[in-house]
Amino acid sequence: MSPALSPRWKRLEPDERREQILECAARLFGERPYAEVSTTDIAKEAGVARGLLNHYFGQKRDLYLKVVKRMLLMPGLETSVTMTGTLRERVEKSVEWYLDTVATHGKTYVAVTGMGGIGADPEVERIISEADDVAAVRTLEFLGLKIEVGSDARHRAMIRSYGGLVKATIREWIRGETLSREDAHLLLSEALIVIVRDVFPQLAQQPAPARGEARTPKTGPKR
Amino acid sequence: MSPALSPRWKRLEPDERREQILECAARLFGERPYAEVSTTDIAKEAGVARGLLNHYFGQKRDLYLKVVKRMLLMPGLETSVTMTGTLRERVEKSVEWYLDTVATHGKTYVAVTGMGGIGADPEVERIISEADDVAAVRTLEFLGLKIEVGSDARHRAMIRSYGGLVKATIREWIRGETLSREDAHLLLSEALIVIVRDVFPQLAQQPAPARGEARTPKTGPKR
DNA sequence: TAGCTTGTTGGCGGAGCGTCAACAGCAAGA
DNA sequence: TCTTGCTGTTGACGCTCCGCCAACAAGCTA
Repeated sequence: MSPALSPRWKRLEPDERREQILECAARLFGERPYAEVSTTDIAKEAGVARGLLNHYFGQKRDLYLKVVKRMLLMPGLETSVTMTGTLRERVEKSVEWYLDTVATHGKTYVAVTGMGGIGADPEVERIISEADDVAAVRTLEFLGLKIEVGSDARHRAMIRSYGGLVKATIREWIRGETLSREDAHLLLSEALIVIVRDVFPQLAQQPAPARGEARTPKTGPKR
Repeated sequence: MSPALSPRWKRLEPDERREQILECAARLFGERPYAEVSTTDIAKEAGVARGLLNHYFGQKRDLYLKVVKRMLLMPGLETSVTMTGTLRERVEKSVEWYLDTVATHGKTYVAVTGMGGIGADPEVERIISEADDVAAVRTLEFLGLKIEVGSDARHRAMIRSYGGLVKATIREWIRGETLSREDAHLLLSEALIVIVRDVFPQLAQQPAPARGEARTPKTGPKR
């Protein structure tokens, strides 16, 4: 009689459903702080039972991790672009690209990279830190710097620190609107130039001490 | 007989009790993320009933706010110190002072200023942002800069952005241990110098546009 | 010692989250 | 078309955490 009596819910492929939930979660996490987005909200937004979130992502924290990962997985710098020109030209091009990329992601980027996240969760920090590191390596590559491997770790740490400047500046630009894009571009370019040109050479001079103790390993490894 | 049968709990002055609870809370918030510190933990740490936290601080969030405020209320820069010498000397002295101050607070500072906090809570952000602003103004004063009021807001925004670099660098130093104190000092000094010396003059040249629209206000303010 | 002020306790009710057994969409076989 | 089975999906149960509040008791005062 009644032709099939439309089903109460639609059955999707796992990947489809996962993707759909991820999108809804990303949107909500971009609008409100982590703690103020309940799994009920996300489930409702996706038109799905709350338990399904756990089925696909485990804990709420894991779902948030996926959102962060996706947000930080930006299209890579076009390293194929001819990276010629002066240091300043390369730096400004790099900054230009980054500002463009961030502008498209908008508030969600700010929310995820800033304090808008979950809090000092070790896993979240690891993810973001890794992403920062990838960005750092990309930046170094993009600038065409050949660094000897010995001090590479410190250079990367420097660039990660620079990432802090980048994020703070972008926050001032996107949210606070206290800086214009030109201001941000100027600040970030000058800072990056001085780091690469002035700080790195000085770093290279130092004997790259391994920091802390762990010198004189004669007494045994266990301390 | 038994001399007074010691009471089950001691009655304190409100200020004392408040202070005691604040200390315990600060310690725990420094050790674990916000979400993983339950009010029960704090109450237990302070040897007090959980309900008392609400009595003195209202919500858990408000207690955290108090902790953040206390943490950011650092002893001011000794502006009385003779601020003579070259720009580089003043900058290096400023950075020196800041690194010293942070070193004493250690992990709690990192936890509070970094992503170790509550998340994108508007109130927390406002507090931290205000503290950043105070730090920015102090820094400008300390550097002995006389800025015309017109572009003052932008300069402060720049210094707040610089604060992002400071925090990230300190994180690399304190937690990651990927940078030595000398590395941090070098990076922060050079960056601050280039901002004050190269970025600010360029900023001052621009006509300080009020940003965004709100130009040609003839069509009406409501848009 | 009796009384009063108020710092403090402990339990109630609600909200959010993880788990899990049962349900149902839907495709393949008879 | 009916049946069967796989598995995507649901909904409720139990736990933990938090804000609230009436009752309790520490300790000063007369």
